[in-house]
Amino acid sequence: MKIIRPFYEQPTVEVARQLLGRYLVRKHPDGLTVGRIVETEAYIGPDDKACHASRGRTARTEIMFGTAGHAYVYFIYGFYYCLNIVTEEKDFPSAVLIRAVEPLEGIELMKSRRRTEKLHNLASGPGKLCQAFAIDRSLNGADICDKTLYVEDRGEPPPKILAGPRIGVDYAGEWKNKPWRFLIRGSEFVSRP
DNA sequence: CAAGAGATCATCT
DNA sequence: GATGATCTCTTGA
Repeated sequence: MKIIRPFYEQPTVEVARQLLGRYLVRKHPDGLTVGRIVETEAYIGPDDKACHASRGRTARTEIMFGTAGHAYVYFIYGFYYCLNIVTEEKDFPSAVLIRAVEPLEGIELMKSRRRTEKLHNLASGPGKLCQAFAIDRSLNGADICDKTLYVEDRGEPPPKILAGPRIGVDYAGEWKNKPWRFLIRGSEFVSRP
């Protein structure tokens, strides 16, 4: 079952936790790719110094101020894209970063896009995931409740969750310590233990 | 295995 | 002009 918009309108931490064990589906002319979400991070509001929107409302962050259930895709370090899903109410800038998935369908396609044969290296990180799923700027602002990129609930029971500080946000002062990174306990497909 | 460098560009100052 | 919600490769133990 495809997840519908009210799910994404919940508090960001709730969305980040509940996305674990759900399935990211990407339809593309080259084929279908599906992965089980095993790692997420929450970026919450104008005060969160790790959140891009804490610098204010700009052309880049505008999407995070919009309606929940849309994709926020940005380009980073000159090489990679990162996929977020906008959460909470309009005008409150917040999103969940999808950090890693366990490859499930379209594995050969992922291998060719990633230029590696190793299952554990296909989507174990936000940049890798976007490469494996062919996610780029053209999907910025896309509706996650539509049909080219969405999340499915396949009836899996809630997984055991670990929480910890977010990755790569050392510049964020006291906000860097917030335990807003979530992963499925014991998963071999996370970006790091 | 850990640590470090380099790659490369959109965005904001 | 600086920097970043990253990744890969190389070096050295």
